Amino acid sequence: MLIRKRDADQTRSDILRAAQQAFATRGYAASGVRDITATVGVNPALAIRYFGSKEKLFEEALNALLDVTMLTQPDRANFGKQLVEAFVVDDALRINPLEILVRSSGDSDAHAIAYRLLCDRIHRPLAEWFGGPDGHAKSTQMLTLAVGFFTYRLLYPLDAWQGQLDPASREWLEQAFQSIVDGARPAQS
Amino acid sequence: MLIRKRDADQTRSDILRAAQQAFATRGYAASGVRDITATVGVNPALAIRYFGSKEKLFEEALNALLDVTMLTQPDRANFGKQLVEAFVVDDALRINPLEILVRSSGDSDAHAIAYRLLCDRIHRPLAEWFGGPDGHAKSTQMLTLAVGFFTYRLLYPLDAWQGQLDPASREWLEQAFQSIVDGARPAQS
DNA sequence: GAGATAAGTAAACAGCCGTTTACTCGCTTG
DNA sequence: CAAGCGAGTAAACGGCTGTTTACTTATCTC
Repeated sequence: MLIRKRDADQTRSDILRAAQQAFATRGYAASGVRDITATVGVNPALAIRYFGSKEKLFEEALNALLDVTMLTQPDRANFGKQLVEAFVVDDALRINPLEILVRSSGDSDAHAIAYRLLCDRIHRPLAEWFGGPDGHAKSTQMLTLAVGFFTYRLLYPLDAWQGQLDPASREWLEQAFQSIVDGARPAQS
Repeated sequence: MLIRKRDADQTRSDILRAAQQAFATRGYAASGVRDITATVGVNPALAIRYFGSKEKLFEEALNALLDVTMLTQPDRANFGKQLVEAFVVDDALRINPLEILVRSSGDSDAHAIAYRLLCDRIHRPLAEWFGGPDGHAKSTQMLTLAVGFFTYRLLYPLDAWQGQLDPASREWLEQAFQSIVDGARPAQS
């Protein structure tokens, strides 16, 4: 085991990072405080001291990963293409907050926290970014598709969404995203 | 407490039903054997005796709810419309297997079981129903949209998907489903 | 009605969990 | 160099979990 220099700030952020990783891969219920602190090489009591409780640790870990600009940075003309590109290509590198959301939805306390955070940090800002009377509906469609894509990909990783997206599925996904921002309605009213 | 007549078959199926309800509303990890058997008014040891273990109970409970004909019974011309109708209108009545899937994805054992069952009982039959070289991709798109819809609706129940679907979102969802079965490709190749 | 079969129970098991308490000891400041 | 603050630790607490063992008791058959 590596000798850790005594540095509270560093240790705190190490625990936070380890918690994000654990919550994303195993969910809230299956990630023990002992597991999380063990990967940092530190005593479980420290996590409680720094964050107050496992729940508070969860909230801070998730909150730090939520950023609506991830969804709003593409320009609207090539919205779908850029979004899929960003999700598929870049996504392997960073920890995805949606993984935490989905994998932690079994625990009611964790779910309540996640619900509040996603509404405040993602859903409402996204609805405002879309704007107009149907901004709220568009935001819901957008998140439905994103949640579906990520959930399905992480729950069933051997599938077509994984790795090299096959071109047909990729086009379908791009078009589905694009149709939301374009506000396209089918002819049949 | 009601007096239960001694009837092993009835008790077994009562436990199974209670387990489905519990797994769907609270997920695998948060549903204790004690909780499940308590709602039936029966001893926890009975569940183990009848099903072998909590994992086997989970597998049987989920398996009994999976039925690909739920997705394949609409005729292909009005596929999207009928599917959304079936999901939105009928769905409040029965226990939805996708709720179990999503809420149980935190536990690795439960996830492994769910993964195998969904592949065998839903994904592969659906791919065969679509047929052709891109049946597999269509099945993936289909399940992505369904998983996204249900996941988002059950994780964020105050939203537009809930109750009376607003017309714009409903049309968007119908069209998205329909475009899969039609095999529509965007003009841009 | 007596005995056998099996449905159901009570209680304990070992092993986890988040959290608390009391403690050690490294580093910084005088 | 000594004092003290605080980073970090060890160990235990109470409570929960799935499962097992030994037991009771209702029901059915002869």
